[in-house]
Amino acid sequence: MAQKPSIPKGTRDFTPSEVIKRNYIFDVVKKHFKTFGFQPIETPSFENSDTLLGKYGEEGDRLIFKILNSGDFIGKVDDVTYSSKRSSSLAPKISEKALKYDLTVPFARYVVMHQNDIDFPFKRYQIQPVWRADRPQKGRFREFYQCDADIVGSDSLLQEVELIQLYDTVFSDLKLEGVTIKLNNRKILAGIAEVIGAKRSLIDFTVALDKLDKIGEEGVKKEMLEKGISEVAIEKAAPLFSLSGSNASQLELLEKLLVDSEEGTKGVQELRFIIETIESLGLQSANLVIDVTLARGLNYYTGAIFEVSAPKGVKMGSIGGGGRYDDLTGIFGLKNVSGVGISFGLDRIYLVLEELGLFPENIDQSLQVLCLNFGDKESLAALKLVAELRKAGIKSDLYPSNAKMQKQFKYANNRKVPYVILLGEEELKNNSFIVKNMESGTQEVYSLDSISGFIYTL
RNA sequence: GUGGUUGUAGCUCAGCUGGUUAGAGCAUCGGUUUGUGGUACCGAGGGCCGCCGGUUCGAAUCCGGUCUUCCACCCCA
Repeated sequence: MAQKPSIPKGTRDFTPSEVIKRNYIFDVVKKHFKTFGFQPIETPSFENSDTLLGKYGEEGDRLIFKILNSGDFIGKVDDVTYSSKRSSSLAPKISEKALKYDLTVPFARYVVMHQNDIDFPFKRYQIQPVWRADRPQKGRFREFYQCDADIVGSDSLLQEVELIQLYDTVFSDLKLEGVTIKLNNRKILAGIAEVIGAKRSLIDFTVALDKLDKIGEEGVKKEMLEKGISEVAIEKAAPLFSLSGSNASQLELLEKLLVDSEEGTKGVQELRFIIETIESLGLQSANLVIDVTLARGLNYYTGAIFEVSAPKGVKMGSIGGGGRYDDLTGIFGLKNVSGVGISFGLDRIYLVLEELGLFPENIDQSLQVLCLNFGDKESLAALKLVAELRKAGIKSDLYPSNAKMQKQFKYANNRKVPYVILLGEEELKNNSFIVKNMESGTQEVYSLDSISGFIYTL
């Protein structure tokens, strides 16, 4: 017996219906990327390892899929390295390429390499798969698509404002109403760390703070203590744990808390500008809230941080995220180019839309009309009819063989075809055809000379 | 990377403390019905019981390993 086939962990096949639904999301996202003035680019699936390694922290490096060199990759390794059995020193010698881990770092490389051809500010969008050697979970895969929109070469806060509007526009158009766009600012986090005297532990502090809604106040305090943050510092930060109320009152509180930190004050000012501008412009269906515990992607964000969570009641991690990075291209040698961007998590948005039943009705209808096959003479006439329908843009087909009525009807049923055409001996004689509405079961007779009469009813 | 969980027909799952030819529903195919589907009735095909090894007279069932699934952590879309 043949070997049972399988696909790698964390990957998926997509059925016709799934592809159609995914394309629906892609199309909506892309449509608004375009109307907001973004231009598309694409980058290779794999990059030189140097481009990716070291850009996502130790944790990220571990999750990068490495590609084995071609040829006799092991023969070229010196004996010392080979017998050391240390993956960290062996890996760079046998693997020089890696699958891309996100779209942002390759984009930074792109900007640096094409800097002379780009008109700044450059607004680009990119929709491509990325790969992570993560343990799969719900909404977490080893191959998944990212849909990114970034602006480089402008430090205007209006870009942040626009990106929030873009989020709102896309999710509103997808009928996914009530998403929450969480907003924070890296400068505020840095300011807080500074004010409470934990500047050195900024990352540990924010990582712990990020878990507030998950492990609670006590859990956060415990983790901070474990990371060597003093009790005094934690007590000073305590007001953050219960920060609530309107955006305006939170801003006020943060302002007071950070009055002694230049950086923190700047962060609050930025946050205030974004919030107030959005409030005066209004959003269609999303909620914009301040969340000082938000600390994602800390590796390169320097200003605003965004994260989008699904409407209440849907159990799903974030469905989008982004932020401002003042010096992303710096790692590739191009200084002083500020970037800000957002990302849509397609696979998770799909799961949320599916769970809430928000895909348009009949989205996966792949055939509108099926002509039944009654034999050679009849199918010739039917093919002419089908050709006319196709010319009119109607998804139509002729059943390929003169199978039993029952079988042909069953096929139409399974394909969810709304109209079936019967063009048999009888009809051919009368120069007519019968249209059966598969939902109601009713039938109507049309003349082959005026097919448009039928097309008009579709 | 750590801890747990899952795997039986194409799909969803039964299979009691190890004991004959491993079952059901749905799906598929054929028939009742050679010009009428989605509802009915009859019948058929389809299983290395995830994989490898061990215990036993005997393993889908117990043990070990491995892969896979899902979950929590880490991290993250």
